[in-house]
Amino acid sequence: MKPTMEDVAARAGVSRALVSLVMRNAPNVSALRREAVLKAAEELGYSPHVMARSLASRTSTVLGVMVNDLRNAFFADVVEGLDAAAQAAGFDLILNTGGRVPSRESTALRSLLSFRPAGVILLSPVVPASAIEAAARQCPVVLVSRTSRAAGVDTVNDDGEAGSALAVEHLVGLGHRRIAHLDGGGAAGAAARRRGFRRAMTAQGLEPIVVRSEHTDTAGEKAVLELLSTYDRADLPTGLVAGNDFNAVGAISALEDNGLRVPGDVSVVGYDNTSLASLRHVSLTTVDQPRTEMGRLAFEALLERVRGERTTPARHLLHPSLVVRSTTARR
Amino acid sequence: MKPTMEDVAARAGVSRALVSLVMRNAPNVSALRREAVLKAAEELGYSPHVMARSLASRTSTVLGVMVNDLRNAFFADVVEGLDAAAQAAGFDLILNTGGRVPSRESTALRSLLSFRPAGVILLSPVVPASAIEAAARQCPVVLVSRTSRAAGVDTVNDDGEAGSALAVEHLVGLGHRRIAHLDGGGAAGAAARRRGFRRAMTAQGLEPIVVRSEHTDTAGEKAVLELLSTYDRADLPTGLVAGNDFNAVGAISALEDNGLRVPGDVSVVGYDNTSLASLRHVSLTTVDQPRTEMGRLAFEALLERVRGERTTPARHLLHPSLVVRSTTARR
DNA sequence: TCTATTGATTAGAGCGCTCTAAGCTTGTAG
DNA sequence: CTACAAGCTTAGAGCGCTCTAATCAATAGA
Repeated sequence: MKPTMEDVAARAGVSRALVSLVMRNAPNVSALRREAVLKAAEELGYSPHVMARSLASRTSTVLGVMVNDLRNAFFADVVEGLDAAAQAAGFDLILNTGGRVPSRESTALRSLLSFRPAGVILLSPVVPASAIEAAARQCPVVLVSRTSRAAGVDTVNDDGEAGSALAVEHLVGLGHRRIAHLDGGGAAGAAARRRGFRRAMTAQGLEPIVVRSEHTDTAGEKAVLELLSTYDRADLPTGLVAGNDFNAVGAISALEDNGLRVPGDVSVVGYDNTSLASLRHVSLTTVDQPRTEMGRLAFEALLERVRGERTTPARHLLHPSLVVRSTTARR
Repeated sequence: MKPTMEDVAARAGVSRALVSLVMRNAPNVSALRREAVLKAAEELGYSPHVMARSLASRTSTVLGVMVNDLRNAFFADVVEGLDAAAQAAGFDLILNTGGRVPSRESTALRSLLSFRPAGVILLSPVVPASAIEAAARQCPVVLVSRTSRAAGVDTVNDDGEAGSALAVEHLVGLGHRRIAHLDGGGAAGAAARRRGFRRAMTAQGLEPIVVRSEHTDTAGEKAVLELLSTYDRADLPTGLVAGNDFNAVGAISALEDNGLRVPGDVSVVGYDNTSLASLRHVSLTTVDQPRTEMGRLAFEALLERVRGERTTPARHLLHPSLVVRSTTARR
């Protein structure tokens, strides 16, 4: 059906090996032959068969990517960054999801490995560490938004502690003293954000208030209601550091429902800088993770391993930044 | 490095061919040998090499997917649907983006084709029709959110006309008579939505008002400002059918900034039912496209072609549905 | 003139698998 | 005891490519 290298060779009047050389644009091919081959390939609409190439060369240009949840804008952004970097370097992505179910993720991971990829990148996987280490025995593995102690595994994470600290410092700088954190429970990264909040508050000589919550808008509302029932209006925290943007939006809506103005009475900081936060209607002050950059870094880490430039584990901790919008104000 | 079929065969004391049969779980293999092979494979951690298999069998279990923009939740949802269906049928996705730039999309498409995939699915591609038809000569092609007349190409689209009509009918049913559409300009699907709006209004004996806009929140704000400067307060449309959810949110915030209550004074309907719309803070009445279903259907269409069950083009037009929330009210 | 030397080209084995056709066992019937 | 089918198993070619080693042509040096 599709023309093969042999067809191109026949048409150009050269050997298959020469066509191979031209296709990989190797040196030591005369301009004359090169032109002839290129012309024949063009006329036949030939393009090399990646899989055959991979098999013969015993190398792979395929990168396995397992995504925790594509619907989550965070991962979509990371994949975009990954794709851009991979394409630029001539790699292709094969992509999977495991629906956040360990058993399905294991299957997905196995499926990726059956391509004998150059490497595998896992975005916030929920498979057990042992499965990750097993994968790392087959090819380089990079984890995004998940930590690992394994030597064969690189990691790329956002410094959640620093992010929370950024939020706290911003609020303190605006004169706030009573600040509460609506934490993300067991969600990925929530522990670091909580820890960062506690440390930053203590460092400022303030009492950290932590309300257990989740990374959803309804949980944000509930958390605010809880605060309202716990504190007198006069003692209510004037600053809120939400676990993520969704949580923040829920919190804001509960505050407004209860007659409190944002940022007039209470300032709110989100986390993640999702597209939601930038809507003028919302205009949320939030902590931004360099998501696309995280994807790029994950690819770079893999590439270094593939090229054998590094064998020690890389532990990237990216520094988040604060995006100040309209939900925070001076006390 | 990784064990091959030969290794398994040696360990199980059988031939490579028998291992192959077991791996494809073919019939006519004695239980005795099957067990032995499975045991050996297990012990060695063997799993078949997909690429080698593909090469030898001259069939592919790879599906090429080119995404217009992964950051767009719409496509992310479609990909999720696609992935679920593909995984269930034993196919793998290789995924690409072309950054909405025709030349880069062409490169991306070529890259997908170099895998000799079983088929290719393009999500709202911007490449010229000729490129799509050329691809269709190599393998089945399914287009999502883009139409085509080519016989070798299947399409899966949301019925934008019907969606707009749904919105209009909802508003009319609530007693609205002056209704405006904030259209999406040249965006994918915008033309159908505009057309549907016009037809539905005319069918109701009403005058369609169309304001040129875009699929962003800032454009939604601008469109509302334009309406406000065009009409007296008394004549202002009481119903707005936005081009999409972002546009609707922008419109709402401009309305509120100008002292108009939603839905008290003006009712607003969005389009797409993004995660944004379901936030309690926003709670937008909107038109829902069955996105995951679109992904599944795209896969089904491909599968039918691959299996040779169908050679005529499939033209799926999915019926959207209205999700009524809090931004629309009786007049 | 003959041999090195260099650069361009090609033959051919092999990557890990599938698949066809052939081979080997049995069991049963003639 | 031979014949034959049916059920299992295997040899071996080949998928489209890469890569090493060998070949060949042309030029340079002695």
